Amino acid sequence: MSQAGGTYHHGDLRAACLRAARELLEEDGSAGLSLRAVARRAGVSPTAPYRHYADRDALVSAVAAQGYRELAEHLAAAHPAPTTPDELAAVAVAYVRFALERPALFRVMFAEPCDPNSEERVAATTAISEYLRGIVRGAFPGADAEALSTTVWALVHGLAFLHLDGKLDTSGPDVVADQVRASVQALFTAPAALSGAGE
Amino acid sequence: MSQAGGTYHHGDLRAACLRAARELLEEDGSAGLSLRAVARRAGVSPTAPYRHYADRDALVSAVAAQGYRELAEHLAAAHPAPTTPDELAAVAVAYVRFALERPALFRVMFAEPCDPNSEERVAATTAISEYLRGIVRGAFPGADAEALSTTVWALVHGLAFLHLDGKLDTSGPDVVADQVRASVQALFTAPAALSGAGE
DNA sequence: GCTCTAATGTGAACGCCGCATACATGGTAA
DNA sequence: TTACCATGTATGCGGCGTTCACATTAGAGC
Repeated sequence: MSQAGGTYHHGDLRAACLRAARELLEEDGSAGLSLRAVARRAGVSPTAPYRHYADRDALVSAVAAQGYRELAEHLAAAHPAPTTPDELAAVAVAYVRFALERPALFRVMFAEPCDPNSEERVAATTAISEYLRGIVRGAFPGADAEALSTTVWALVHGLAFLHLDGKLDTSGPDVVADQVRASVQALFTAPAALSGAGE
Repeated sequence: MSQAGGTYHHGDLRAACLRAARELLEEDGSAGLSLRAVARRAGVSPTAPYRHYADRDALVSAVAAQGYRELAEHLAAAHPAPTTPDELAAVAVAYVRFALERPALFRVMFAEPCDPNSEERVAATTAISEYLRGIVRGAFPGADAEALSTTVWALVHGLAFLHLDGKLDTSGPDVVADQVRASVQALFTAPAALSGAGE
């Protein structure tokens, strides 16, 4: 009665669409993410998904929101409560790895202005930024948490995107990780780099 | 004989397509950038652009390449050869402003992996990164220019994207500029922020 | 100046897409 | 049991990218 067999009412088409969308995204990139393809994969008629998603954007927003939640888990798994620059760097590496391992999903998450069509999506994003701010607040009590967390988010986000766009050396996971760590370290020890030796 | 009047051979359809594409991009966003719409605006048949661009991606790549060149000019205009953190911050502000003033173009520039389909496009990107590396090398001779320029590029690029995605306060140009300056300053004075007073 | 060719623009057609509208089905609550 | 309403279907519209056969004409070579 749920999703197996051949009943006429699908059971949980909403979830099935989301799953199909994720699969299509990984297989064909965001270009392949069409409502019709999703319907095909879910085994329903081309317009059935409209019963659960107002339009294509709504589906995409749902996918993005799910991506945000997974990103949050992924970061927390890297380190539950980082306090030192090293630990923060580990979270940064996790962020970039997430982007590189699910490039199409990551792009979808940050593709459009996210005008608050989807409350679900807005909630998921603010959750991420709150999480980051909390880390910074805990790690650096004296600093302006708002400003500093924005800075580190931007740095990491930029690294992720530049890697994704092939603007940086993405030859191997280790190379990328070293790169990310170096950049985060630079954020907290930059003046040394300016006057000290190159290497 | 060139582009006026009603001759049958357009004269310079290639350039006309590029111009039309730019206009459509600013008016309707990247979704409105279709080859057919470009052809319509240029006053030719729907398939005429195929004589000058292999497919839609080729046109988009051409638009992106033009965007890179304009970005380079825009940065150079902000400061020809920055050497101090303040001057570098001015260039950073210019970068983010460029993104916010031409959001659709900026997104197109960094939307896809840019697999070297378009030699023109690759050249334009490497020009930007070389330019940046040059600045860093000149401003901070002791540092590892490669790593530091990557870091600052990522920081600024991330700020641009987060602003573009509405993840940060974009209420006014001044607010944004202050934000960018603060982040760049943080890159070179971060340890102070850690131990010093919040404000 | 004339002709031939290759570059450039046209027209029709295919299959895909998003989306709207009218209709069918069937689980569920009265 | 029945009647309702959520869910899925069928059909159709216009737009898109792209291909292919065809028309036009600028310009090279004579």
